[in-house]
Formats: sequence, structure tokens, C-alpha cells
Amino acid sequence: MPDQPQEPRRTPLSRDRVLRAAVAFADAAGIDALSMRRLAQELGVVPMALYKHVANKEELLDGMVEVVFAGIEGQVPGSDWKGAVRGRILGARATLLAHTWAAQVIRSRTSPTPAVLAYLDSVIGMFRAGGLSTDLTHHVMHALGSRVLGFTEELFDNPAGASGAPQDDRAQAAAYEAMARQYPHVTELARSVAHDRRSVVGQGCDDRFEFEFALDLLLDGFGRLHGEGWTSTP
Amino acid sequence: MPDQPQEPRRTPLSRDRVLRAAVAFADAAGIDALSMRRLAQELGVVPMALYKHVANKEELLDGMVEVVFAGIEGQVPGSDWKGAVRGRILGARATLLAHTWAAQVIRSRTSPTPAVLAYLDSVIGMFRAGGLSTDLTHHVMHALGSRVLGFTEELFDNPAGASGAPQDDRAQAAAYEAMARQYPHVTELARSVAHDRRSVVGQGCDDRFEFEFALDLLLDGFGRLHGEGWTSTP
DNA sequence: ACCTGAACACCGTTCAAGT
DNA sequence: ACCTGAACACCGTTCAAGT
Repeated sequence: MPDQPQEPRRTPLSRDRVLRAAVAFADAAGIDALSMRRLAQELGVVPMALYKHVANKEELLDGMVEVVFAGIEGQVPGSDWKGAVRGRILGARATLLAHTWAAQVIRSRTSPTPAVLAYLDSVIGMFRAGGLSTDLTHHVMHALGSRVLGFTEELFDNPAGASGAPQDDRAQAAAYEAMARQYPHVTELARSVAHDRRSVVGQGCDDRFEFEFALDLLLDGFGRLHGEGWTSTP
Repeated sequence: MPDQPQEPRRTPLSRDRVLRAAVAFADAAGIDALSMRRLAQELGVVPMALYKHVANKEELLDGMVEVVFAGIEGQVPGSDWKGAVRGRILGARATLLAHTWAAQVIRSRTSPTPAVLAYLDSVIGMFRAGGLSTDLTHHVMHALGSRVLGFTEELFDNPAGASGAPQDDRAQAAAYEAMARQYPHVTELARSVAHDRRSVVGQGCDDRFEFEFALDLLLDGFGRLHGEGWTSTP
């Protein structure tokens, strides 16, 4: 008799299945909840079984980034370099928004995985195809920084620091007054944002608008330098 | 007889001493090595003694950021808004370079601590003093993102992925060849950087140049929009 | 040869027992 | 009232014992 397993083990484990399960788990429970032990449990497997398919947790995280980056869209054929880069980066942004943990994991890696390299290669290629020199393209890529991957460090979640324990109206007004005295410019800005968006305080900003505002400002600046024949060593 | 401690306990513990010890420890051993237990050991104290001065590790990290931001210089009096902001941000960058772990810790916090808020308030005040509208200043702050704090996500440590196990020359050449085929644009860029800097492959880039390149590009863009009377709601 | 339970060396934090 | 040792509920990973 062949040695079939008695327990109904759904599917044989594979590196791909491990990575996809990890991505799904992080999507659902967050990256902090992801541990080797919990992932194993999710797969109905003993923790050490995972180490057959990934060398360690670092490699698991790298693999998760690979899975995510494999799904990036945004090749816009027939546009100039500015439109091409813009479309590609917004495509990356859309993908990363679908996996809220991904930006954090990418940040924690020190060297890029193949899929990330392939993505970057395609963006660099767009600048080069547009006629930008390797010199300018190099500095341009640095200036984009993590924005080229579709995310940026937003400084805070809420513009006016609306966190904290619930308070009665009087205490809240007093706290607001104290804040306005200590941080007048921050408060002014927060108030104007709330007013502009005709909303309650602390709703937050239009992330997509802010991302495109900065991206277009940078791309326009790149175009201007390119037009002037800019070089780093004059 | 008063109840003096028999053991020669150097200095009575205080919140400030705990925070400064934590900063010094992270400076020396890195942020990953910092644990409540190791910090207590460093201070010659039982782990639970720390919890008298900080509620938990989160509060410890917040406090460490406060200590670092209290030391930021860079108020340049008598310059226009562009020079003032530039000087202040480069001051923040100098401080963060002295505490390599700080950027990572700031990133992990969701809401800003008072010293960070005070710093941001001063930068916003510089834009406002220069005549920029609250509307433009708001989007400008978003466009700067973490750069306003003096750091940016650099994508990798080494431009050409020079990591990996040591190899003989032939294997290395083959790996390089394979890389050039798979990521032609990345390779071209890495090669041109190495050539421009007349150095061995993988020395890396001039971080200060890259930071200022992007900062000045953004500040010039802000100035242009300001001059045009830009508004987000035309 | 393959698989895996127990163990190791850590965490941050709670809690009850000691002074 | 204050302080603290032991304990709890976790980690990632090693390793030796079992099949």
C-alpha cells in the first residue's frame, strides 16, 4: 500500500502557497500579527514545516514583496516619458494601497528583490527612452525615492492630533486652545484644511491629490532640467 | 538612621535619565538591540523599575524622539523663506544623521510628539512668513513628506545589489552579465555612477548631494507655484 | 532521508508576594 | 506604599530524537 496521509491535508505545501497565504494573512490581520507560528497554524501545519520552503522570516517577507510586485499594472503605451512614468507609478500606488502592509515591509528590506528591480528597471527605461541622460536619470530616481514605488512617508495619520481619550466639550475646547497657543501654524493649517473640505475636524486629507501634486511637481521639475541640458558636473 | 541604600546606586533613576540612556544605547548598539530588559541591565536596574518612568516601550520610543528633536539647530535669521526652510531642514538632517535609528523610529510612530510638532510648526511658520497661502503651504508640507524632518526613504543601501556571498572572478563576471541582461537600465545607471565617481563599483552615492538636489527642486517648484498665485480650487 | 516535538534564548508586560 | 521576582504568553530558530 502506498503511504497516503490519513489526515485530509488540503494541498501539499509549496513555496508559492506559503507566500500567498502570508500575503492573505497580512491583508486580513495586519503585518504585526504575522508570525511564523501563526502562519503555520493558518496552513494547518507545524511551524517547522515552513522552513522547508523559506529559509527564515526575512526570506518570507522578501517573497511576499515579490508576490505583490508581480501584480503591478500601469504600462501606458504611446505616451511621452512623463505620462509613462506617471502611469506606472500610479499603478504601483494602486497595488500598494491594496496591501497596506507592503510599504512598511519594503522599507524594512535593505536590498531589492528581483520583482522590485524589474519594476525599477522599467521606470528607469522610461526616463532613458525620453532622452534624459543617465546622469539626470540617476539623480531623478533619488529625488523620487520611495515615491517611485507608489508610496511616501505621510507624517501623521490625522492632521491635528485628534487622538486621545474622549473628553467633555469644555476640556476639548481648552485643549484646542492650548494647542493653538503652542502650535499656532499647525493649528491654522489644520483649521483651514477642515474648512476647505467642509467637513468635521480630523477627517484628513485627500491622499491621492497630495501624491499626484508632489509627483507632478517633481516630474515637471525633471522636465525643466532636462530641457535646460542640466548636468551634475558642469 | 536614615534608610540610605547600601549598594552604591550611581544616580536615582528619572524619566530623563532613562530616555538619555536609551538614546545612548541605540546610538551605540542600534535600535534593534534596544529592549526594556537590556536597557534596565545597562542602568543597573531590574526591568520593572523602568515602568515607573515610562508606561511602556512605545512611550520610551516617543521620549527618545523628543530628546533627539530637542537638539535640532538651523534657525537662519535674515534669509528669505526658501533659505530659512532649507537651513532648518538641513539642520534636522544633521541631527538625524547623528542618530541613525531616529528616522526609523519616527516612521513607526503614528502621531507626532510635542517636540516634532514644535519643529513642524516652525517650518510651517517660515512658509507663511514668506507669504505662501495656507492652501499652498498645506500641499507643500505633504509634498515634502518625511523630507521635512531631514530624511527620505533611500531605496537601497547599495546601487547595484553588490551583496551576496563572495565569489571568484569568473562567477562574479557571469552574475554581472546575467544582471545586465535582466535589468539593463539599472545596470547602465549603476555603471555610469561608478564611472562618474571614479571609484570601485558599489561605493554608493553622495547622499548629501541627492538630498539637496531633491529639496531644492521642490523648493523651486513651490516658489514657482507661489509666484503664479496657485490655488488647489481654481 | 525526512519530519517534528521539545528546547533555547529571547521578548514586553502582568501580577502577586515580599519588604 | 513601594519594589521586584516569578510567571505569562508570546517570538524565531536550533537541534536531536523519532519514523
